[in-house]
Amino acid sequence: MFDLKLIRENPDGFDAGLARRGLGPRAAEILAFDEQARKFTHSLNELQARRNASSKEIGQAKAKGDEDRFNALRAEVETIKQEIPAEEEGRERAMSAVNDILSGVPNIPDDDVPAGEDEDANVEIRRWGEPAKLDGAKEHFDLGEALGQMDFETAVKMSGSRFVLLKGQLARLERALASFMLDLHTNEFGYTECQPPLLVKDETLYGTGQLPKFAEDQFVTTADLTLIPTAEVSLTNIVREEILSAEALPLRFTAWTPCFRSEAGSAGRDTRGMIRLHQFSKVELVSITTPDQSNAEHERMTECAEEILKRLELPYRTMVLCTGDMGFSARKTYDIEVWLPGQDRYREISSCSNCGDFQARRMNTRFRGEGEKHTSFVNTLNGSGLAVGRTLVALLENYQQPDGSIAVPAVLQPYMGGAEKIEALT
RNA sequence: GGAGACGUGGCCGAGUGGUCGAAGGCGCUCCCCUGCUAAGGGAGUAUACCCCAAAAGGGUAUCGAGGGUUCGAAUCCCUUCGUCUCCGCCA
Repeated sequence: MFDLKLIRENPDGFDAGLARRGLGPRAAEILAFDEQARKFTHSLNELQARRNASSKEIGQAKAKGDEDRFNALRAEVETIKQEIPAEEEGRERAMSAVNDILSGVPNIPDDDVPAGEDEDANVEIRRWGEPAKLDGAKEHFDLGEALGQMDFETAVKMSGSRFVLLKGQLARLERALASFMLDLHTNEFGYTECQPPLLVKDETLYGTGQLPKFAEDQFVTTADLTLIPTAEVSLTNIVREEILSAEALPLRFTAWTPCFRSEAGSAGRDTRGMIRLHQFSKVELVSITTPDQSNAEHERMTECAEEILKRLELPYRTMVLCTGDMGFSARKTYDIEVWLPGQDRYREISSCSNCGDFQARRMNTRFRGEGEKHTSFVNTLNGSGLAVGRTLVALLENYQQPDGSIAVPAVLQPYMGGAEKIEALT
């Protein structure tokens, strides 16, 4: 969502920003409706002022027992009242026209975001670890199925495609990874652990930008509540409609939750294995900051996510997404891609975005500096720290042994009951 | 799920049709007084939008939300959301 004042002041700048997203200009159209709305608001305010003034006089006239004056004023108010609905409707129409356009417009990219159409234009900014070139490296689903602990068939039986049933040590590995991640983020990086609702209202999804544009990507229940596609939704909306004090910022929240995505439009992509599921678990990071802190917080958050991979000794590279590959609400996004020997390529395992005040405007989340009279919108950031399912995939592929077992990285062993490797069920 | 009560400013709380954006208290800010401390006095203290070059000033809306009645609604009616109490059920 955008500041209408800024669009008024600099319509060309707004359109230029849209152009970087590959979108056509909208400023002229928006401002035309905006001007209409303002005109209606103005005349409506004047009518209401006259009505209010006369109504007050009516009270006084009645108190004095001045019947003629009383009746004259009543007639006057009556005519004013007849004019009001038309103004209200006009304003409503114009305002919702502005809103309809604005709520479907994505965030404007930061100046330093590289231009480009798709993921091929993303720019690598750093790389950590040595990508393993294993002879005969297997993909995670072959490894998991051979271990007898990653069961797609049974999942299909009960839920259909894009689900998985983990069992035994792989089920535990999922839990171990999540615990490890949460411990790091809470103990070392100052995030507050949360257990948020997984079902949310439409307004909540609107706040973070999933609605109105991406309704098809969500699983909606019969109770009109929607399963969260990411804990970003719940964690960011913690501050919805709040006015925070600047001293309280930054706020940092983390949560391990299941995420539900319909994956509409990705038919045929990553159909095998655990890469793209309707349900997966993720440890999410969310920060609420002042505008001047948000860029630094973005770097920090990305490093928090990277630190997980370092400690698990999984090679990765960090990319800046180009203008064409960024999500709807993001102003700038870093993707962290982990090395998968089985696929012989890097795959996204985390996405860290600075949304600026885009979501804050939708949520109406503001802060007030000390001694300040006026409020400003906060900035919001979110990142995966990390996608747990994909981390499990990376672990299997990078730690696979010739005998089909999986070595357990040292930092994870305490979370695995001391196990040093994962072996087939006997 | 059944019965009842309630939702007012940062907090508490008054207000049952007009002069109420809202008494009073607490908290907070500023000033004054007081030889520390304690106490006391005064002023200020919601959000958004609009008018105004700006300030001053003014206007509109908001008393959970939405709608209605009325010349006029925090106050009456309807719907809805939420909270509390009792009962039932339940992890």
